[in-house]
Amino acid sequence: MSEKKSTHIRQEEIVQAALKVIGQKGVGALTIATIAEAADMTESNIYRHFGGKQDIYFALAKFIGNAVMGKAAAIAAGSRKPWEKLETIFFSHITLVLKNPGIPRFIFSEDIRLGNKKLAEKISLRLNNYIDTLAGIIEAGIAEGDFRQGISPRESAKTLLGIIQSTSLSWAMDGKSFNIKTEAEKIWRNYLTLMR
Amino acid sequence: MSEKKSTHIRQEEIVQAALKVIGQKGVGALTIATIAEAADMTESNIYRHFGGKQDIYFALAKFIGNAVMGKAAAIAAGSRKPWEKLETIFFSHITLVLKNPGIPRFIFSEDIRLGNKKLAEKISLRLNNYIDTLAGIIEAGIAEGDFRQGISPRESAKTLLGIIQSTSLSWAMDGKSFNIKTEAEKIWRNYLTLMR
DNA sequence: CATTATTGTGACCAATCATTCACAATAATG
DNA sequence: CATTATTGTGAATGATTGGTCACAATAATG
Repeated sequence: MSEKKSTHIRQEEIVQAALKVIGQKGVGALTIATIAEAADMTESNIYRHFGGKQDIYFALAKFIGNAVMGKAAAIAAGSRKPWEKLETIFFSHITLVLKNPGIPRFIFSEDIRLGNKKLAEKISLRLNNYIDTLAGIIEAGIAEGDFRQGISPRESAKTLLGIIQSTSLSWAMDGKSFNIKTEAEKIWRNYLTLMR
Repeated sequence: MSEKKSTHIRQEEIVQAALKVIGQKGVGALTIATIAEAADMTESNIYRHFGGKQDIYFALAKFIGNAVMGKAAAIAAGSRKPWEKLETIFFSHITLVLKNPGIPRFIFSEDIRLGNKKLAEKISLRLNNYIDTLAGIIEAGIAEGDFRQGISPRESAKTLLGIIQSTSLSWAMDGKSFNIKTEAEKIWRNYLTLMR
């Protein structure tokens, strides 16, 4: 029998194991069995710490949301120039995805987005938060002269998020075949050119 | 017993039924049973016309690829101004997605992209084709003065594709809750502003 | 019109999945 | 140390899924 740990600990382990499974084999491979294997525990023990698969989804969404938004909000609250903030957020997001390929896969997974309305709403809300944050920075950037006049902060923010998402998702879906960092650098440089 | 039709016809019906199922309930709901129901035939009859589910995936990819790329290539070959070509491609893509919400869901589905290497490569190739086409138009646009100097055609094309993809995918994943056309118009206008 | 090829169908099967449960081991409590 | 609460586990279960098969109905062919 395995060591006994508190549910608190076990829940974290399970969430991390789940994210690992998604990163390695995709959401489609996220079964109780594969999670159990990755977390080195029995399937039935997972039910000791989570009500069911849906609860694990919620915990995953919470973890990812905190990881992504927490960082972005911290950078946004800093005192650097707007364009530097944007750049830092951009690359920290890419780095996070690089370390956790499961993130984009999870966020854009149908199982999650279409299978559970409450969860879909939560993710949707988080994404809007993210856009708001980016738009705020861009607005400040226009005022300070980092970016040019006449552009829409909100649409420019959506464009940036679109770049981040399509880059991460393509990378995660293509089996991580290309170097996401170099790819990100090229597209960021061009975005910055477009913006000013 | 149902009317007898040639496999040729049946295959088309099955592909359309499958795309319909995905548009209504997602790739996760794409089972032989739901396809059979949507196509109004028995499950076993589907195996009469397709070797298996994977073959249906391939047929779907072919159909979608033709629908998306065919239109884009035709527009690109036309004689309008580059920025008009880009705009027409953009909105025709959005319109296509509006009519077939299954398209973005299918393209970014894990079941497809991670479950079948050959299929993933085919889709990847198509997407690169699409980027090439857009990049070609943008390059011409820079030469003709539609767009400004100093921007990268390829990265700008990726940015546009990113916009298209994230808009369509968000819309399809959010249960089609917002008006994709108005959303697309706003973001297109801003993209054009950024580009010139 | 008789024969053959093609298409349609219900019954069936093995695999996979999420979940439950009775029971065992360990930790916490008084 | 005795009792109780918590955590771990193997076996079992019902539902769903992709796929097969023998057989039936229809169309094509000579």
